[in-house]
Amino acid sequence: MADTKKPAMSASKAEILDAAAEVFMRLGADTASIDDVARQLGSTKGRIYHHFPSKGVLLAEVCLRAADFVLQKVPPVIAPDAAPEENLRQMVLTHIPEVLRTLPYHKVIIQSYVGVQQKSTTALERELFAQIQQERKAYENLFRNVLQAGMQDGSFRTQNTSIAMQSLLLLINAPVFWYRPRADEPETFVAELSAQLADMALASLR
Amino acid sequence: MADTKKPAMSASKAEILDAAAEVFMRLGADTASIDDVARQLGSTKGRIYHHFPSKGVLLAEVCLRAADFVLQKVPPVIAPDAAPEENLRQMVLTHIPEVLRTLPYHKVIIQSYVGVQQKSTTALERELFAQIQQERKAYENLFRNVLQAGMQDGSFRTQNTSIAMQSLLLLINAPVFWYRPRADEPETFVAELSAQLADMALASLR
DNA sequence: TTGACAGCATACTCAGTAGTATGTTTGCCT
DNA sequence: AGGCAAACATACTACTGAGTATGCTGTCAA
Repeated sequence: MADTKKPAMSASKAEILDAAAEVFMRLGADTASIDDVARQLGSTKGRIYHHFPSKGVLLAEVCLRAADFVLQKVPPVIAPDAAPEENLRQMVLTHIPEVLRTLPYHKVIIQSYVGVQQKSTTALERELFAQIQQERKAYENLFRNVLQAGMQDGSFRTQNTSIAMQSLLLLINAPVFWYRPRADEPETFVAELSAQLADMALASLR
Repeated sequence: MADTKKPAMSASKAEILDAAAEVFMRLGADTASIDDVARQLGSTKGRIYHHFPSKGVLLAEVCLRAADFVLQKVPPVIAPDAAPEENLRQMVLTHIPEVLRTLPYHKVIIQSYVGVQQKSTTALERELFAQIQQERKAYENLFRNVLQAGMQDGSFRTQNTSIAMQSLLLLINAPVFWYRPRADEPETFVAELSAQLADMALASLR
């Protein structure tokens, strides 16, 4: 495996990624123009093209950051000695709030999950999208492993693992499709939502 | 409620919709051009613009057809006197094969579920997208009703109905994201897949 | 037979957009 | 002080792609 360093992103670059995620979410990554992102920043194209060589790379880095968010939060809550059910519950309870905290990023990466093949003309873009796919598979395997462990020790019923994993992942990402933060929303809403989805997820496997 | 007639589409128009669904699925509705759709048909733009006033209307009619597919198959299997659990099972077992049979259409309509606001400049486009949203809500209500019935008679656990319904709908649409028909796939695969997802869906609610 | 219309193809226009080339400013190091 | 590079802004180019205007061909009714 190659180096898995974090290049320590500059503040300006992070600000651009935030704006891009916001705009790509609202207009769609294809429809939105670089000028749209610049307008969201209150600046011009020059700033963006100074930090990113192309629109495709900008999009790829938004998606990559989306994957990184959950990959930094979820693995630490997995306890090797804990029961699969408890592990899965903690994973879901960690995943959902983190996803909703960084919602625009995940709304963007989900656009690519629909199966639209990236055009990816340049080599750098292809490399980045390959890296995204790799991180996605790594994240999937976290869930696949806990699923298999649960089926082995009898806490989960035996069924096709791939189908169960895909369904589970989509279930815990469901709020990305419909959730919209509201001002009058109770402080505890996200936690309660996560708990309900964790219950549903676990129940669906028993 | 307005008239719910079926305008009896011409064969050529249906062929264009099939091609558009296929191309929009592959390239994304935004990225794909009208010329791409024409090339898929082995013809030129002229044919498409003879039947559809704009790209937006073409996209809307693809989405509308996607909604119609399931709306024609699922409601008939709902038996007013049957138990909610049995009704829901039949709905899922009908929904999934129909969706996979008309997969390109549903891959296109899912692109719009991500929340990308349509530009919809013309009045006709706005009307069509309003109609799509209306049919979507009608379809959601089929599931909302059976959920509430099940919670009332105790076959389903009591929980937030909207969250449960959204999660359920996404769960049964999960195969749209990952399923790809394969030549070496067993004849019974779709049926088995549907059965597994129906089990998961029902279990998640108990 | 003819005209009139449906059903396309061909050949354009024109607006928007990715990308580039070239200024301009602002720290920062020596 | 002064120079130098990072971090932008400005002003272009070239091209793609939606939409249009118009031409062509078969079919069918009167």
